[in-house]
Amino acid sequence: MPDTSEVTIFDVAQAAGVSITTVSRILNNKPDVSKTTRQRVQQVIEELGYTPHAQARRLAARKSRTIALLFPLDRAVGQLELDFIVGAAAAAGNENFFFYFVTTPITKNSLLGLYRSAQVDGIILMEIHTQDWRVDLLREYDYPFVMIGHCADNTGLSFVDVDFEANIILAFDHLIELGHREIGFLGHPQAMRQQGYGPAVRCWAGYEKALQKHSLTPIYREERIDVQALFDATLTLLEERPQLTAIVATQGSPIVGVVRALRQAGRAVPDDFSVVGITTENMAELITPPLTTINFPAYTEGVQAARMLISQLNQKPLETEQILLPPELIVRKSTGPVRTGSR
Amino acid sequence: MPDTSEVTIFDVAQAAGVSITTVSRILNNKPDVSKTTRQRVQQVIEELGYTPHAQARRLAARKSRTIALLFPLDRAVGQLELDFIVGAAAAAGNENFFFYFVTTPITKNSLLGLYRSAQVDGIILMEIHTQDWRVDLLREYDYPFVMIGHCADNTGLSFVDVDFEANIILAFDHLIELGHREIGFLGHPQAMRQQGYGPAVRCWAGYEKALQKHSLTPIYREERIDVQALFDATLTLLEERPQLTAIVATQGSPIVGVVRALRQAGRAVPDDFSVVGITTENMAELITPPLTTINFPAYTEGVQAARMLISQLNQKPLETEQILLPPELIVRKSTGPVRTGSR
DNA sequence: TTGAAAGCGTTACCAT
DNA sequence: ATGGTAACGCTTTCAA
Repeated sequence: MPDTSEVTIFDVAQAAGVSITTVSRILNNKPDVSKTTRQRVQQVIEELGYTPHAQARRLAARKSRTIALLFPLDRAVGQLELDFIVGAAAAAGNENFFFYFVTTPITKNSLLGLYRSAQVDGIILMEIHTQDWRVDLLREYDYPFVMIGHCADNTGLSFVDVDFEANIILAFDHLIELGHREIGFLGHPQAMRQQGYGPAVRCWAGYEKALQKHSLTPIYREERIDVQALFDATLTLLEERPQLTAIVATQGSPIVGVVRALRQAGRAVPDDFSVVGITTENMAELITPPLTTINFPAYTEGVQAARMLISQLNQKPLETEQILLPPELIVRKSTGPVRTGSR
Repeated sequence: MPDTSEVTIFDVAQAAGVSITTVSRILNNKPDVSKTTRQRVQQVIEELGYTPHAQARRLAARKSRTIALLFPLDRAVGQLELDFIVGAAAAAGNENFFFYFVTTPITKNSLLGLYRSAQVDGIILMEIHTQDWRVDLLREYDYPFVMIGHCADNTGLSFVDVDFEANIILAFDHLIELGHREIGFLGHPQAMRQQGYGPAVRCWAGYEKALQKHSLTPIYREERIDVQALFDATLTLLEERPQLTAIVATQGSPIVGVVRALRQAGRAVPDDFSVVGITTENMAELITPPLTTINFPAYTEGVQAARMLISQLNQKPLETEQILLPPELIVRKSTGPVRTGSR
């Protein structure tokens, strides 16, 4: 059982016949070290199997080189969330930052504590609300962070977000183009919208604009986000308004409930009925029929968020970056032209 | 902009009129501190908004209180993987451990480096192969780790794993009971099995035992794990052997391809044809029809792995725990009795 | 180009 | 029950 776990910078210095300082310089790729010294030390490092002690380094350098993703566990998590995580983790790894994944519920103190305890240099916040206490708090203390999502007042803040409003409008445009006029809308739960949850608010705003733009009659429901709830809501909608020929839903994978309800009601998708959802690419392909969706590039968002944060951390003059991804509709097999002479 | 980021243990000690040592004792819940002192210091901590410096703590205590999940990004990730992560992260948080999520590809050096650099106290390994160099390496160096999965020789090692072999047998038992005799098997890619990837090896072993147990004729394919590949494989299987009435597939969500192919081939599930897969509960419910599955309790596995690791870290006498979860078949809507007089 | 020494903010050990 | 002080392993500043 080899034992290399105890090798310190001191051992390296001694073995190479140089000072600790010199070794440190080499470790940190600093200039002002002769080529020969550098080589010799590097060889010793190799031979001894030396790895710098991360904690000591961070303590001395006063930088944690760590970012955290605050991940609220209060809702069902799916492909979408996974993609955020993996994207952010991958980007952090690329920049040689550590990625700390936090799922425990946060409070004002635990949030500040992450910075104060020098656990992290910066944070990625998600599930942003129009008014968000976490944002207010971090802004007040001037701690670095970026958001996946955005709030009402974003001055001086960096974020990456999907343009939900434009996306919903795009979805309606698509259906209108296919000849649909009777289009149902399944939004987020009303409570979420009232609490200011970003996607809920902006999807709803998009819906209202689409109604106006195309002079449509409003037909909607705001339901719980799960398969069963959407199944029931769809049947209700069809009952209330049998002439419906299409539905736009803001939920992710639970949209399966909509498809299932339509099948039960004898409406074939996409021949009799069209459906548009919001999901990641992976998920859309798993649904039968493959779903026409507003694309949710969660992986990309995760990557961008991490990159923005790290670049903010690296340079003093904090440039704010605000990325609102352009709407993107991917037409698959769940939408088609309205049936002429349909009921 | 309040500034509390610079408060150290020294400030607390001074403000409370005690020594640093005493404050440290209180911070770490050690005995031998008078009740009054403790209260007073605690109040000062509160007032000053003091949070101990994590890096300094870890350096001095020679413990990182951090575990890492090594997450290979080489394959498509889905609900299954997410559940591992979230489960492990939640469990770590509960035990007040930090959870470090690593997606960068690892090498011998980077793996050892995680320990040497005191970045982590222990590691959770997944995607275990029968012969796994990571396991051999960590065993040789005697570094703490646990596996999600297990290998050929597990003496002295801790793991949690699904009993794939028993599960596959259980799936066949279920179908046999329903009267099926012509059952196709869609296994992992042959290459994976040959490389010793655990689930591939043991699913195959289960298949062979099931064949023998029920004296069945082998009908199988070992395909790439994606929707399209399984779609094609299913059609091929049906062509080769039209009398098939059921399929057992070892893949997760891509099993959607099987269902889709059956629909195209005019075989109604579960009336004409039965399908059993291996997925998490969430995923099974999203498929139409809801899939009868071998349950994959990924969240639980993640939780258990983290708990095992942490308890191993906390107590010196390393007790090994080896958990092979009992097989569990959840019957949903994709299996039914064989049609009498079916082709 | 190199090195000595002073931190970084804790914990642990040994006194008292 | 409390305090002084030496680590912990590194980075940084200043001097040579």
